Amino acid sequence: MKIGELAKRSGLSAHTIRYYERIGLLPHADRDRSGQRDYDASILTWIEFLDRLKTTGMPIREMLHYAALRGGGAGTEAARKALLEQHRERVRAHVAELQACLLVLDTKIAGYAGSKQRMKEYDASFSERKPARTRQAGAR
Amino acid sequence: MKIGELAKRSGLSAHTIRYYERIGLLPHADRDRSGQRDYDASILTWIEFLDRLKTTGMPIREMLHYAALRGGGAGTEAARKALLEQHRERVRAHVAELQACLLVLDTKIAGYAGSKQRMKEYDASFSERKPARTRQAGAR
DNA sequence: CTACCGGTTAGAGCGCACTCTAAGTCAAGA
DNA sequence: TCTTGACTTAGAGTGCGCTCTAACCGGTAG
Repeated sequence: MKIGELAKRSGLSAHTIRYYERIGLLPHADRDRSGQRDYDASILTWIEFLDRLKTTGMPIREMLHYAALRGGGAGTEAARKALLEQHRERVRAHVAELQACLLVLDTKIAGYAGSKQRMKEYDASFSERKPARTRQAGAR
Repeated sequence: MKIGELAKRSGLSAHTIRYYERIGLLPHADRDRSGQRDYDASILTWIEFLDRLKTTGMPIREMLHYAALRGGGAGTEAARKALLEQHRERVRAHVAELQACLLVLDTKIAGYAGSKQRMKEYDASFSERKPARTRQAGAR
């Protein structure tokens, strides 16, 4: 498979594939007799995994570290596992943070949705019902 | 409140606060008679909200758009709501993506845990010999 | 008065992750 | 043979979001 084909299949640009090879994120590709890169389909699995790491916010530096360990053979498996576990915790924390932000967004959006009605219904229902806590202040 | 104090309270640097003001993300601050910025505590609410947008991956361009709408008064509420709803969907999609990646990470990590186990078993089968590392050379 | 601290500005610089350019090589089809 | 198009390289450029520098100003403690 030549680089254009790999680009199509992987979703990376040929430029990016060469860049990744240059920095060590992808192994040096084999060349055909005219000097062009010739890829085995198995590279796609690795690129896919890199994509996952990228999606989850791992910086390239750290992917490089992982790639280096991977190139270092079976003796590096504990370190690779530790690296991924650390990353997993960061991702989990980030997901939790995003979910907290989603709640805030929901509240904010609900505030906008209610802003038309609020003058009439919300204030009215508020005074009819029990005088609850004074929440829902903002929503500019 | 002067800029240093606001920096401490908001978690932004004074440089960043000035930068945000320059690009329009923060309103032009009032000045005291010696020309220094003097903030009202209410700015913290806005900065906090900006932080949520940033955390959830909204680019500054879009925050600027929201800030501009906000400055445009009550007539812009529908647009602000639409913007936040669109953003919320993107964040939800991103969370889903991250969770899918977490599953992949879990699998990968479990794989390493399993290989460690296999190695233990393998070593055990050669327990008569000294557990020497029989790795091959090369690959770096 | 002097030192020092924290503020002011315009604008330069940085780190990241690409993204593209220029100039050239190579193989196949009209 | 000529043209087309995909490939090659080193290296320059881009967009984002800060981050810092240089040179200066003003208020306060010793």
